[in-house]
Amino acid sequence: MPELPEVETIRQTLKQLVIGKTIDSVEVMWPKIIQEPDDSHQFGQSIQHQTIRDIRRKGKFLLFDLDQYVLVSHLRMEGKYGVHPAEEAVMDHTHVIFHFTDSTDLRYRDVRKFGTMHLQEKGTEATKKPLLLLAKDPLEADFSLMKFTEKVQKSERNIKNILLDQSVIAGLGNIYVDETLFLAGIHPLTKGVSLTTEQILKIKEAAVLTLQDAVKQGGTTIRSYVNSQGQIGMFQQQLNVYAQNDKPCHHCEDTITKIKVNGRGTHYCPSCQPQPL
DNA sequence: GCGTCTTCCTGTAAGC
DNA sequence: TGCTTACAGGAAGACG
Repeated sequence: MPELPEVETIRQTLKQLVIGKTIDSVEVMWPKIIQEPDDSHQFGQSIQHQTIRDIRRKGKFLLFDLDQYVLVSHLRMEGKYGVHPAEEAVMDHTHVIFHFTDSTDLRYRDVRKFGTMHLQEKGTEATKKPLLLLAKDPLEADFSLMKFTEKVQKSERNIKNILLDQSVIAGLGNIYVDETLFLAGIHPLTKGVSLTTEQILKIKEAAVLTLQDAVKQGGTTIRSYVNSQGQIGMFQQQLNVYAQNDKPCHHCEDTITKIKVNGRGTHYCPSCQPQPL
């Protein structure tokens, strides 16, 4: 599932393929993907004749900078973009097709139909949902450790849940939260309020290391993630705990354990990440 | 205000 | 073999 490193990989590869291309028309096969404007017909009309100037990333969101608009796209679990010749057969689960004036298409596929798109006027995107409450991601230069520490320490929630909250820290999903907590040596059920400033610094540093490494490897491939050129990510070969349940820990040989935390599969090493008191 | 639960979806794997 | 069921999960909205 695309988290920050996967979205960043997609951004980099997609940029080479679509910058400077002008949208001739749009086909929306599953209107629920389009969250804004309400009417997908209006979405198509607004985006027509717009040229893609840049592609940015905020947390796990892809931002397509157009002339007058910004297309804010979230891939959720299985969303993917691909660039294809217009005459090529359309694959199953393709829900939105952007037809370019040069007879190529940008196609959005999403088996589970969880992905979202918001088309917003340029310059307003940071003041509206879904980006409004989004925190900085730990790779951003202006990520504030102080703000992050404050939010964690005032929360009664467990740290697994807190790190999945995009208004506290952006970019982490289920895979990288488990990996981050392993590196930091923190049990996923530890309450935010009980963590020391030093432990929170450790978590932030572990998140940076995990994410940087995963970006270098082109992301993690669990089941279905491929970047926009169809290559698979390599980071899954370096996973310490995620999907490693019942295997020995690389560090101590203890058995990686899987539990459910707030409905999410959660993996940890009982020795490296001791249970909170 | 805060925390938890439910909902949206469908392919895959397990169980019978 | 074929059917049913559980499971995977990001984020918004409902609810206590």
